[in-house]
Amino acid sequence: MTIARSGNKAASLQDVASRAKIGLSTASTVLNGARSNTRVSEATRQRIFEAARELRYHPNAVARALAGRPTKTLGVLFALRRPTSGGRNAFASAVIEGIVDGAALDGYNTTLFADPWKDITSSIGPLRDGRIDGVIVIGATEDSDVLSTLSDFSIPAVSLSATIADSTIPVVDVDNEVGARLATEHLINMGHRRIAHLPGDSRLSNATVRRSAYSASLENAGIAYRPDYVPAGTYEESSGFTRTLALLDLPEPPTAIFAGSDDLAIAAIQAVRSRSLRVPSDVSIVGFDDIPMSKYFDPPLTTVQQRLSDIGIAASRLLIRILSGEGIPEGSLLFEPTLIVRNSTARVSQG
Amino acid sequence: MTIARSGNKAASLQDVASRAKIGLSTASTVLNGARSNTRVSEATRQRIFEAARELRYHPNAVARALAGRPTKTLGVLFALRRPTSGGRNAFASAVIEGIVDGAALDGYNTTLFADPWKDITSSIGPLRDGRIDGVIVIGATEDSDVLSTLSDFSIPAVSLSATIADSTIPVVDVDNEVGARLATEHLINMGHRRIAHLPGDSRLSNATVRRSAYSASLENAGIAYRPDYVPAGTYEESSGFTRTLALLDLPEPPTAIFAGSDDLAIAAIQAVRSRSLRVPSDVSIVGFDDIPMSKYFDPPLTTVQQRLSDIGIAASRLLIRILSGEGIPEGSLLFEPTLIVRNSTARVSQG
DNA sequence: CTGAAAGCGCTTACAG
DNA sequence: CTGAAAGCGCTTACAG
Repeated sequence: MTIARSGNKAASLQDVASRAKIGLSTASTVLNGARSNTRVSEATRQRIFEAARELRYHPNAVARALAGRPTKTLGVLFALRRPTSGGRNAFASAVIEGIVDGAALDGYNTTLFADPWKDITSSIGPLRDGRIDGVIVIGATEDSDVLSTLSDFSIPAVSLSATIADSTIPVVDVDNEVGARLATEHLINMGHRRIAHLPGDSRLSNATVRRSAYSASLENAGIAYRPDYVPAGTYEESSGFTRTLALLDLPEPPTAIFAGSDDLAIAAIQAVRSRSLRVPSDVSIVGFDDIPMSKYFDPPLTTVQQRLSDIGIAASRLLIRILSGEGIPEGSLLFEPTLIVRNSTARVSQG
Repeated sequence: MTIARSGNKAASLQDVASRAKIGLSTASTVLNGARSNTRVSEATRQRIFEAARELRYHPNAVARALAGRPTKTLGVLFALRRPTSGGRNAFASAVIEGIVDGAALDGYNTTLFADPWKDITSSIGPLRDGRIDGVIVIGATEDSDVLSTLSDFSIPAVSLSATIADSTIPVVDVDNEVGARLATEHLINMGHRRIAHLPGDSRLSNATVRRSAYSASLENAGIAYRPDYVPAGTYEESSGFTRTLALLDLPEPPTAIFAGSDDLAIAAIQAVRSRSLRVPSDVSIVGFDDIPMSKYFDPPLTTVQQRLSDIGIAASRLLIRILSGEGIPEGSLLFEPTLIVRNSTARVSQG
């Protein structure tokens, strides 16, 4: 098999046209044509196909994009900061994996923007300089102008894991309310009454929704809401660790903790152990996410599972549907979470 | 702050030039100039900068690329298949995270190619259609033409975690030989003599190098190499599980296993337990990688740590260095691994 | 059924 | 010190 190429430049449409002794636009019509190519004679088409094959012709994506066609690449933008975790950020990994898979189904590639959203002046440029057809924003916060700016500039977008008031950008997320209720009710059903909650960053809708559902569940069960059982913090492990310590230092410490994420749950377990207490006998802990290691953790984590890669897939498929002009769907696409009961929770101990 | 824009199209250089009442090329020189812009009068430059600011000018990356400038985006290509694991593939996640971080240091974005390399005909196109400046190939196999094709077409590339004979493409990897020796010698030092090895896919240099280092270490210690202790397989978990079962069924089963990866080690532990045997008392197991969950696994895994995100960072930095014309370095960039002793290994039991 | 021409938004000789 | 022009490789009216 000989390698057909002249120098190291890829063959252009013009090269193909010349070789096929045909005009440029006809070659374009046949090879890359949006225009129906039925009105080109069969003989001509064959000549063109053959020339293209011989020259290993592949359309130049950049030229095509400049001429107004889609690039078939999706952007992924982190709203807050790109999680750099030494590998621990299973959330982002799973979601991105799903996004890439979903994009792949339609032949789209995915570009990861290195810089998180900052503000319109410094961040909008790369989103509209022709490289991407649309963008998936991960973790937009209520106080960020990222989604509104995207709307202002009519950049096709999908919000992943974040619902922003007044935004018309479609959302793909787990049903946080159901998930948090599942977690809290599980604890209640195990006989717990002193149930604390470790919420994530309050700028994130997933954190505030989980927090509200937690208190609603408590209320439903006739358990009084105690502000000291809901210390504010972030999704950072260190925040989970510190807050758990503080909870344990309370005059009346909780017997159970609903952690806003598995990372927080793991941090909480470590904090509990650092006080020579045990999980679940002294304190029960539920997480949220069901990251891969939850199952292998010691003890295996009881947690609310969200199918992160499916959410990622759904996000890119939705974005692609929008790009193909099928209109922007109303509302949110919420995935049902499942409670996975493992060994980090137990019935409240008597006494 | 009013949003300066007309319609929804980004301002072009021409728009800026008109507004600044200046020629297009002068605006280009000042704003995006490769040409020294010192020969433009200060007054003119200020006018141009101001117009650009007012119009929120951001150069169109696609046009720029078509005109021959770099796109400042790096491609990531999987040689074999893109790992889709439901989140378990900590290897790829960590490496990609590093690549993105390394790229970010110089303002490069990263595009993940959805399709793994197949063959020259179907895979070369997207790599030379103008979207990327260079590519990082993950896990090239000896029998693949991916690296040689990249060389043939002069596409700047770096091979991550794979050394291919006769390839001139620079390699970034952990020192697999040192790592495997560390693992094997650790087992030998614990008194084990019946030491098995679960190699990964033999088309991958990291698997074959680890395997050779394992047997070299055995030989060094005067332990005879037993082919039945080195069952061929892949890096898939299922392969680790099955092979471990077979190992345990041997008339003289091993007392220790050096698994070619942490995933394989985890599978091996599960296989051992499925036989009602215990780790490490009945059989000791060492992994390779030190993925995040290794530390939390029960028992915490003894393993060879490779700093995957550092390797990813190094790969993108090396590629960027090549792109900036600093020449292609000779040989490989090998990172020193570290043995992390945790609780999945123990001294061989008497008897 | 087929092709010449303009245009996408830049960069880069080249000419004043 | 500054600008007109050509060219990167496509697509898309438009004209034959």
